[in-house]
Amino acid sequence: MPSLTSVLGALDPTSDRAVFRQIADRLREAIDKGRFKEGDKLPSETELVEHFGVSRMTVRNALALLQQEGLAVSEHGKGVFVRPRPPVRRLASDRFARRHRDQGKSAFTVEAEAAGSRPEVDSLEVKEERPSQDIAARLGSPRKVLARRRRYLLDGRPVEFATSYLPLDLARDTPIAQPNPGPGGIYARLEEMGHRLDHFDEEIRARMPSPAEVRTLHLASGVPVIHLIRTAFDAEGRAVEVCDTVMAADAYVLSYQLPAT
Amino acid sequence: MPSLTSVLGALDPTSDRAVFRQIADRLREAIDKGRFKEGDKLPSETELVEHFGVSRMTVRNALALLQQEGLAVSEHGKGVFVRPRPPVRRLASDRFARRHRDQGKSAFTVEAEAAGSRPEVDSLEVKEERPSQDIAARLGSPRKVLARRRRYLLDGRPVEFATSYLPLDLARDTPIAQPNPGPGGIYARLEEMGHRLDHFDEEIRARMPSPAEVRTLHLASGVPVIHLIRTAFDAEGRAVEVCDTVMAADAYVLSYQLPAT
DNA sequence: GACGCATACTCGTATAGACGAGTGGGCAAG
DNA sequence: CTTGCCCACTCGTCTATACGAGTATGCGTC
Repeated sequence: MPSLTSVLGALDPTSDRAVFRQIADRLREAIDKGRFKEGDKLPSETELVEHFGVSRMTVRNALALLQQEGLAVSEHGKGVFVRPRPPVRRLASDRFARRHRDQGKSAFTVEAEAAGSRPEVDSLEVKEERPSQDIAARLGSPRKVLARRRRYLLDGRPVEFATSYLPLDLARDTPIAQPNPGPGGIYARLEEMGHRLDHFDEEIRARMPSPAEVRTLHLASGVPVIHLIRTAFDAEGRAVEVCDTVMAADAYVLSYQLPAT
Repeated sequence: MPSLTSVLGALDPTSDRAVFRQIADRLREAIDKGRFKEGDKLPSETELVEHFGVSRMTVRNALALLQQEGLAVSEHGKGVFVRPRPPVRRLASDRFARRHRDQGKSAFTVEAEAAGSRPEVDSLEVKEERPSQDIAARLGSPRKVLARRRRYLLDGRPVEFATSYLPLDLARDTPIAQPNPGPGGIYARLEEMGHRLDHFDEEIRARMPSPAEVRTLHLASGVPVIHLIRTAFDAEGRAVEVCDTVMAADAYVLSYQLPAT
């Protein structure tokens, strides 16, 4: 095992860069150069204190920086580790095409199994609710909506939390109000009910998660979320569903194809 | 001015929740309830120390939490402030449609002025380079590429940093290799040169910024970036351009329209 | 009025020490 | 061999203190 000095070097006492930033720089360089690989344990706080000759709080500041950048994660009682890059799920823009809608399983399940992962759906909840102002505006101001909430997991890891909202007059007493709406999901049911889908609008934002989102998605610090709001329109131009999705950003790549016309 | 106690309450000494988390919770609640509005100054560290009866490091831990969540920003010598939500730029999926390409100005400029903002383009750099492995793969493995780098600002604030890569055999000694490629931008020039554009692929990721990105985009802590990689394909199916864009996530909403077919 | 300076306030950085709590290995008792 | 405990090591939380550096304000001088 190479000495810490050869891996991390020493500080520059003449630099006006804060000591904890210099330490973070050294660790970042070492990670970038592959001296520490994904999942590797970084030197313990005590080792770094001794190596750089600084106090523990200074070392902790440096490690906190790396965690904010999403480069490292700490585990109580074990150490600080280079954050592993999880396998990402690619969402293609044709994922809601009609031809994908005839299977018996949900789009998430089919796609995940094809990618060799073990999919799960979790904490399913179907409720009638008063819509928030934003959701109401997107759906044409219905007084009440049907909300379908669920969490998706890949290989046991939660990756996405989604809520679908439908105007209650449209969804009440239909298979859509059942926990399992049947093959092809609610989009297939909507089309059977005469709402031929025309197009989807998707709005994408990225931000840091709220504490609640950190809990439900088990997010490490330094991992943002992608917030996607999809509105489905039928052939008459009516908004028939809004789906509000929060995804762990380190688990997703979104992919869209745009015509150049 | 209401007393701190009425705004923040007190700690629960029986709770096993860490004190600095409780303080962060109180501040977060107060912000959510509108007791502190966007841009408002939070109580100073000293005031919080006195109010909660804890040490300064504990207060700083609490404030650091809020900053990681993107809720607050600190300004040296001034205080800690509720982070203002900047105006966002909406990127529509038809922003590269041919009909938007006949103006004398760039798409960014036209759109920003329409939204009432003052657009700037910055640190323009045009160079011939050896492509990275990823860029090369996307462009069909050219030996060299033309790279066009630039930074975009709105009302003086940097919001986006983009690099376009084109195969050198396609772009050398054309207006595309000029700092200003002319009206309609490089897409108009590509079409004039016989590369009729057919479609674009866009890949979207979100992550925390690297230190370099923090500098060029002047990012506050707790602000992720959206990383967009767009590939332009001509009618023959050849990839003629890859544009790698890093955006301040708090300044953007991406919007796509998908057919339901 | 314009300028410069002192000052008081802000957050930033760093030290030293203490105790708590999760993890894992070794060792002794059964 | 298995069980259970202890211990060493890890990070988490918290206190107390000190000095540095950026900002704003007021005041006195020019």
